[in-house]
Amino acid sequence: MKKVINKVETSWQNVLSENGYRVSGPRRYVMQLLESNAQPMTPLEIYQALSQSGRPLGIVSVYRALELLAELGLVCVVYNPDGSAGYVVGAGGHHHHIVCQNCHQAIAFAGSEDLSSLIQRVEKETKFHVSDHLLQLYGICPDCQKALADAEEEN
Amino acid sequence: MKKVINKVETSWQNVLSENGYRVSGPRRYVMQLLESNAQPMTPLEIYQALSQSGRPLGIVSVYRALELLAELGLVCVVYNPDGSAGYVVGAGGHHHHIVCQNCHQAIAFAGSEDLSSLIQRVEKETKFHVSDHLLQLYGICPDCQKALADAEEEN
DNA sequence: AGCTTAATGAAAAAAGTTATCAATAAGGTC
DNA sequence: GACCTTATTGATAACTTTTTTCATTAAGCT
Ligand SMILES: [Zn+2]
Ligand SMILES: [Zn+2]
Ligand SMILES: [Zn+2]
Ligand SMILES: [Zn+2]
Repeated sequence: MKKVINKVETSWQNVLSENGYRVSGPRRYVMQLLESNAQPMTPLEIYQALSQSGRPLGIVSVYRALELLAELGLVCVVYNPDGSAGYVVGAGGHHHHIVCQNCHQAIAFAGSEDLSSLIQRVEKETKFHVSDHLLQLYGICPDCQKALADAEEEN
Repeated sequence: MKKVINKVETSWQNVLSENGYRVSGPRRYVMQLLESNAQPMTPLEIYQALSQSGRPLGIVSVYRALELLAELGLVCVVYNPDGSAGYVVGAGGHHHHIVCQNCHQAIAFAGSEDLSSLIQRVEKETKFHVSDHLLQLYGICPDCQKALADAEEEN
């Protein structure tokens, strides 16, 4: 477990340098793309999007950039409702994501104290010591709620 | 979305037949193996374990069996702490899994009402309509707690 | 500008998953 | 129990995704 420097105020460029990594082209492309996209993207999707927008980089670099950025907490893995996984930019601190089942838009919500009573219950029931958790919510985003309601009206 | 017959009292064999599927060798092997294993297993691990214990079956059948069994709710996908995923037998009804970070043993806990207040908060914050969730807890199981404590003593 | 070395890209290898189709066997009928 | 129908299987191949290798490139420092 490597200690990661990642203060809330610092930019992702600083997080990279302060941890001894270079701010290279591929890392910049990937971060900028994810920052501009609310949908979780797979390595292949990222590679294709960047290639099309004139960023010449190998897909291997996408994998490597994502691995590092994830280790530094700059990007997060999000599981789509269908079980496939993608990457989004990571909010700082303890948080989770809510994903739209319709358009796959994912946004973060703060997670402080979110599960303390549940965890207490489960620890008592199972005798496990709980130290971490994976949580995601699935639903319909405001935009899709509107779009779906409009579509309904037309029938 | 196909309607699945899966009453709590009925055995997995009945779930298969009542939904029009046959109780075939591979499906039996996979279910029996997962029932005897608390650790989530990948398709490859399942294939290797069954082959070694003298069950001649193709890995393709493992994939197909898992796909069907998951659709019927007889097995569940569990994400290991390292992000890899495996299958375990599925408990009935609304539940989640807690996974040991040391031995990967996974056991289910009931999930009724587990997140209602959190979900209310997030719906208000994000304006999403929440309809589903993914939740897993990570920790140390009773066995590993004991083993780790014993190892500690020896120092 | 020049140096050092982390980081990249291309290609190949490895790993994981899906599609195809003839052969097999599960479950029902007589 | 033998027979029939057809869902299911296994072997192969195709395909997709991820990792490894290593010579080349470029980020950051002096
Ligand atoms: Zn949406
Ligand atoms: Zn949380
Ligand atoms: Zn354990
Ligand atoms: Zn739940």
